[in-house]
Amino acid sequence: MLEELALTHELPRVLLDWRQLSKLKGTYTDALVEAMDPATDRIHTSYQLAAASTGRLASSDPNLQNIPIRTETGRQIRQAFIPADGHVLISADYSQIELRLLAHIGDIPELKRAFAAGLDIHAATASEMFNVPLAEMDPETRRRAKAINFGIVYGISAFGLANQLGIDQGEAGAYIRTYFERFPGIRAYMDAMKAKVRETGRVETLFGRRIHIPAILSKSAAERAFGERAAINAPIQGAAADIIRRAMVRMPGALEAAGLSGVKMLLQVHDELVFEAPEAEAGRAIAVIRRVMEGAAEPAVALSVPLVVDARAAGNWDEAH
DNA sequence: CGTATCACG
DNA sequence: ACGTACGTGATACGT
Repeated sequence: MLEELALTHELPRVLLDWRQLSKLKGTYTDALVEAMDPATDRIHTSYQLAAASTGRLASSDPNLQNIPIRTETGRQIRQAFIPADGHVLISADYSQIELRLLAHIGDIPELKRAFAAGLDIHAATASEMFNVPLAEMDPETRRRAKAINFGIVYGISAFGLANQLGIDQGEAGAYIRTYFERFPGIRAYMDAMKAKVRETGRVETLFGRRIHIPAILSKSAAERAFGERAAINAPIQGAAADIIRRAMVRMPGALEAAGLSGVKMLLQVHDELVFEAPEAEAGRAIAVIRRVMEGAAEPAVALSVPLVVDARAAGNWDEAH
């Protein structure tokens, strides 16, 4: 609402800017300084291993899984996360892990081919949907495809997509129909998860971990629809959570075996691991980290798409990420 | 204590 | 007909 008014009046923008700064100061700048442990001069979070229904970790007191990154002002807070003297921070994150898992789980040939070829997945989706050659892809068309890809993973609705893209529900519905025409396997996957959750009250990940969805039993149609969308999302989000957990379990041993005893695993942010390493060990650490993360599904599951990890070392978290 | 808002993946 | 994008946690504020 204020965003809309800000286009034509001065005051709403001032208020929105104030809100953003006030939020960042209260939630991060002030609170994180308070959270510093005087004994270690560091901030120590708590991870809940069984809090999120999908199998993700949750971080609290303080939450270090929602440190700002999307705005320049916010990134200044991330820049304050620095390593010890003589060390670097290494951030290693899975590239598009949820869409890769969707391609595998749903057995979607078009998506699997795109990942095998190392394509920009949102551009490839846009090309397939809107009949635009990859070489001529424009940012706006790619942006729409990206929103659709997110929507698919969330258990898409015309309302949600319309809201996200600022278009009307009719147009959003047309996008969704086109998407299902081009990627028929996705609809089959969604229908299968809906049937599974209706019959059993739960779905499961590739690794066999179960996700119970009691909302599917509600007498409210809206709540049941909510349960269906959760059932579509949970095997994807949950498999990604399983994979990074497997990587984390193996990581200390792998680092030790490589003679990298000075490297510490510090944080997990859903598809990212953050490490602190002696400067001289950073290169070798990145190689080990990438190998463990990219191979973390094995041997339990042989994925039909490659997992790709981007990793970088730097003097603060913002530059490493 | 619940709600609105907003930070992240 | 319904009312919604999936998963979290922290803060401000009203009760």
